[in-house]
Amino acid sequence: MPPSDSDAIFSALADPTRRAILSLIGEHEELAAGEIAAHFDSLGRTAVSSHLRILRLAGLVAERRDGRFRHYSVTPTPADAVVAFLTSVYQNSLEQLASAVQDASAAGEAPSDRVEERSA
Amino acid sequence: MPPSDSDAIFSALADPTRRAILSLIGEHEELAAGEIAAHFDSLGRTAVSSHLRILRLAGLVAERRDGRFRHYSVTPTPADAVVAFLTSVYQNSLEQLASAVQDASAAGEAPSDRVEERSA
DNA sequence: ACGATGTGTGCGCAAGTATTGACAAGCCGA
DNA sequence: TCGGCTTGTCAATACTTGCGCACACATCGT
Repeated sequence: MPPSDSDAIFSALADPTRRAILSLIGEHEELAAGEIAAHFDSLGRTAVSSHLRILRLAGLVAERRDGRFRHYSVTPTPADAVVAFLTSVYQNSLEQLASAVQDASAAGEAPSDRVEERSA
Repeated sequence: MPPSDSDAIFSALADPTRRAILSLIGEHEELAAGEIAAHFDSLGRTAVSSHLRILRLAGLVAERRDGRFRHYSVTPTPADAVVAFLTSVYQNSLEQLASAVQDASAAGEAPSDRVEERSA
């Protein structure tokens, strides 16, 4: 089992760029580091690489080496710590969380572009 | 209704102390700032107040003034942005997330990962 | 007035981020 | 095979941000 430490996960998710990277990878099966960096004009390869390292150490993404490429994908069972924390805090309103998840699931594929615009 | 900005929420959750404060408040209906500070021996009132301010600005806690006390409570509908992000990233494995939430809900308490509560 | 409760401010320190330059590893054409 | 090119990371450096503390201030109750 990967680390999946709550602290590492929440710290990794704290950065908007990393959340954007995670969403971007989630839209595809796999993505090479260069392809990810291509989506961020204002970011160099070095910065993206550093972010990917943090996401990998947090257990949020997996790395597959293929020649000189490194393909990254989202780890399938990642949010355990997040769910555990939310559970401990919002036990009373957990039904809302479950229904929200189901609604989102029923809605099909949410366009991941609008991750950040959840209330401006 | 309040801010509920994803960036503010994730930034607020990034700090272990703030997560501990949030869990602590979640265990009770309401808690005064002093009572919260009392649970963290290695933290001054100023630090706790600062954390509470961040949590409040993120829309994670609500403040009720009663005389010279300020009682804090967990905001009931907070995790919208968190859920939105998780759904956008883990759409493929949404069933796992939903089942994890339901399992945690059925368990009644947070079993898997102990939310850090010491003050180190 | 006095003490108690909380917060705002300024400072010092630590941690994180992006950049530049350089390096290791791998693919491909001549 | 060799040299050039691509991919990605490492190292060192400035810059920014965030945390905790000490002090002071505002507010409220007795």
